[in-house]
Amino acid sequence: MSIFSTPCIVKRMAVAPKAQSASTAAPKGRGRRGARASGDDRERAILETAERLLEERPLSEISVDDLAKGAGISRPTFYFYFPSKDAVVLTIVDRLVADAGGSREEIITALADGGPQAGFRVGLENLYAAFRARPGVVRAGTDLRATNQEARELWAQVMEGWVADVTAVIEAERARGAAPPGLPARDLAIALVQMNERAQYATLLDESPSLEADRVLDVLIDVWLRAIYGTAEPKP
Amino acid sequence: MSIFSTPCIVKRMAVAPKAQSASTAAPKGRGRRGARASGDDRERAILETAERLLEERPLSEISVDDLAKGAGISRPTFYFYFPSKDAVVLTIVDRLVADAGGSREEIITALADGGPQAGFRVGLENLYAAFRARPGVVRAGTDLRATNQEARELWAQVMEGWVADVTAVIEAERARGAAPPGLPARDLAIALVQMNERAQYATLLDESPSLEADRVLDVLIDVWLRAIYGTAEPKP
DNA sequence: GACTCTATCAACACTGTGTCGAGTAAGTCA
DNA sequence: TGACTTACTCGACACAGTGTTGATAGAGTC
Repeated sequence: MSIFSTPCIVKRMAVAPKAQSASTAAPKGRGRRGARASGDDRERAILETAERLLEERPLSEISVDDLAKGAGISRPTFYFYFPSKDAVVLTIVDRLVADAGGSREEIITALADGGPQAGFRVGLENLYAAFRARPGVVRAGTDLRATNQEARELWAQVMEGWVADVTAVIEAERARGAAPPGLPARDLAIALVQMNERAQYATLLDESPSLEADRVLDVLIDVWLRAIYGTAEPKP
Repeated sequence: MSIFSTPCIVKRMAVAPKAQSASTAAPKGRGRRGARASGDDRERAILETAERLLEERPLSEISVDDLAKGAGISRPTFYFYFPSKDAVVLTIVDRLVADAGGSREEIITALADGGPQAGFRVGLENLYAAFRARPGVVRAGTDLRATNQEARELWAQVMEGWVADVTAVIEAERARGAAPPGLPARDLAIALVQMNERAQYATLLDESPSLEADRVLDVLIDVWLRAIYGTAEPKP
């Protein structure tokens, strides 16, 4: 388990198009493929429309009809591909989260080479970069948690993954004597990961108050290092 | 400006019943009062119904009809008292936030007597206690920010108030030599206040991951003290 | 040429919001 | 006392959005 790895996103039933569900699951390699070509296009068109619209306005102002129109189909046809608007957003968020979890070798290298400061910075930078590119999607995912149990579960799973990674790093640093004992490692990890979530979200959406985009990582890392090592300049 | 004071909540137009708006604003002391008695009852009944239902289920599962029925009136009559469901929730959240901001003498006393640890603890305890009593209202207020600009502004104002207070305390502690220099005080305050918001919300709603209710304050205060003073046991 | 499977949509049923206009009841004033 | 005002109430409507049904068309298969 390495730092900031993505906890292997679930293939959720709710987002699978009805077309694929169970029906003759096994055979037909190409015939199916050919028949599905148009269908795959539509599905992609819906997802692309949603991504585009989400950068223009909030999820609550986007209707199923908007998504259908954007994909060049009627509203009932939309329901052939997705069971609901929420399912579209969950699919998109799933992918974003998967993207954000990538590139861990880079982090491991940074941890080994540059010590904890560099390691944490690279980890947080990667995460932040992935989300910063699509603030609309981040916002939609967050908004969705207000009404959608599945969205809450997905995000809880992501958070648990990060917390587990950070807990492991804190324990390792304490074991090798680099960090002093203190709060239970998991408690500290939870508080720090939650701080990051909230602070980065606020910055991403330019809330008030929020940290400036070009300073947010410096501030967060400073708090992390002080909370974990007792100083902002721990030795490698 | 003292720590954790409530930044004087605005009287928002949107929540004022139509009945009061402008129309013959000045005269008639008692006649008006008598005539309004029943109306005040209704208004209170709506607010009480909303508070009750919000502890039972989320805002998205409560309709205007539910509120009207609960208050013993028809749906159109509801609109005589409030312009929308959101306005009801904003009124309730307003009051909760005002409650949470009270009792500052206690905090000032604690800051003076017990030093920063006690001061911060009393401040955070008061806040947390006010919110913990009505998690449904907290959740509704939070959920509302997804769709309602006014809810976002109200919360932004509350956060700004806390950040301003914490910034002032950090600067004071640095000025008297109790805290070392470091990050810009406001940046640090933003990060810490955001951490608290997120962590306390998660604990309140028993999210996963979240800190245990009986440990959340200990954990947060430890991080605060380390981030501000460089140690979890600053001298008074 | 019947059969199947994917894909499509008009029309419908339903839920929830917010408005309109017609009331009633109680108080005010000429 | 009786016309007038004000607070309050709600049936009926218009509208927006969701999700379903059932009929149908085309492409591929046997």
